[in-house]
Amino acid sequence: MAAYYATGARVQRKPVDSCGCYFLSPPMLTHSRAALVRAVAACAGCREAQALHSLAWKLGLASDVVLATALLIRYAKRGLLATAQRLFDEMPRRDVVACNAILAALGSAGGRAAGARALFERMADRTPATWNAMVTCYCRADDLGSARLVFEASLRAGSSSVVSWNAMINGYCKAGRMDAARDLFDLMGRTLPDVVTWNTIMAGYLHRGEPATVIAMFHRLVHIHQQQQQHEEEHKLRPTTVTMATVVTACTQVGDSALGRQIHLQIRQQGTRVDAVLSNALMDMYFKCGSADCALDIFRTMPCRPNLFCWNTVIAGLGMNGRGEDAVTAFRDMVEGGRKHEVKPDAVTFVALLSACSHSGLVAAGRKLFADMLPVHGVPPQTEHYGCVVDLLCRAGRVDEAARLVRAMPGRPNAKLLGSLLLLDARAPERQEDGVRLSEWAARRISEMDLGDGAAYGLSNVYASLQRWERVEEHRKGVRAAAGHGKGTRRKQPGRARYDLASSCAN
DNA sequence: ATAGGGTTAG
Repeated sequence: MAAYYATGARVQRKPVDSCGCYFLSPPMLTHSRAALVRAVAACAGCREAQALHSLAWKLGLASDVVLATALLIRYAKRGLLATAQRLFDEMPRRDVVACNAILAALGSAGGRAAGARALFERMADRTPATWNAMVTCYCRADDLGSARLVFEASLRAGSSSVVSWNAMINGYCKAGRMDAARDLFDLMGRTLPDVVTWNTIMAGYLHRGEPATVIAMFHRLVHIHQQQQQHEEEHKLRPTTVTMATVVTACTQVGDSALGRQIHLQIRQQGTRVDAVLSNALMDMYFKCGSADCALDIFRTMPCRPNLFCWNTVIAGLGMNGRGEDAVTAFRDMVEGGRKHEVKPDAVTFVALLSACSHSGLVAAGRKLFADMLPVHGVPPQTEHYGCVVDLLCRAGRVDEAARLVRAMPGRPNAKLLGSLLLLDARAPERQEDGVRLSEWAARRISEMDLGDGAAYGLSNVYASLQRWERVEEHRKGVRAAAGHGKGTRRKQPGRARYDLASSCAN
């Protein structure tokens, strides 16, 4: 295990007592402790952390606060909150940093706010990190009222920093309360916000579906930074990798590929560090504006190894550019990937891959990949995967096979899947006999469903295409009823069905 | 050794 070698401790020497503990001279022990802390902070998986943990025991360093805190953070980051908590409970003495670390762990575990608050109250000396961890804890627990109270108390206690403001603003952004986030941002004035504040609020607008606001703020940020350079002030508003990833994504969403390319140029000119996330945002931008080769250039010259997101973007991007064979090849590269470099696919990978097969008519390949999902790749097929395969089979005219698949699938097919089955089936004129029967079957399943969501709009269009007017009326009534009881959240607008049967059957 | 920001499908 590589992490062992990183410690520099010669632990291969003979154990000196019956417990299997090793004896090291004091200078050697100091050296080993520092090396262990570094190794723990750098290690990737929890297997490594466990190995280093037992090594710490054997070296008699188990009660070392700094080492235990480093391990606690590793476990928490791997989602092993119980292990982290046990480590904390078993510490012979705890300092502020250890307490702050467990507070942060409780927060990232999804708002264990009550436990965090109890510890927070018991803490005699609190640092800004203590207050901020508590604010974040409440934000993650969706208790913004309590978060705000703690935030304001930290201001009064004189134990706040720009990080406190950023944590609170981020809480509002994640809750979609951009008005409250913007109020706080404006309260900060001209000098307090740093680049993270800007990144946070820009990401908030992006998340709320306001990419144009993100782009406007980016221009303002660049302008302020240029002014700072002219006046030789401190450059704390220099756009970062994160800024660039956010604004590139905004360009993709508004479809402004000219600005996207210009920002790509700025990134290269200014020497912005390019990591996996920024590469991914750029690739996605190029794929979506039809420049698949530019996207692949970025992929090939990435300064780091592609992660799951990057592979998914490449597979989806090749698919949407009509390059299904290349998408399948990319998938092979992903899962084979050379020793230790493979990336495990997830559910998103297979939606991208199967739709790529569907768009390029790769029936045999798609069917095989679908069949391999669980047994070979360990990804259980979900309704959307069945939808992709139904699409694939229907387009290739294999309607019977599609019908068998839907009938055999676990769980209930959703309206979207049934709709595409119904539509694509009825579309194949040479299969009129089977087609009518299958359409009837799908229509019956649909009529049994609760159509309280946007699916009803699409389906009423499908029915209209099929000229089954009585069913159109039935479903439009259903849509009106659903609209009346809606909670006023995002609702899909009625639009055209994806496949217009009426026009394709006109002659 | 601790607190704040970014990416993928349909």
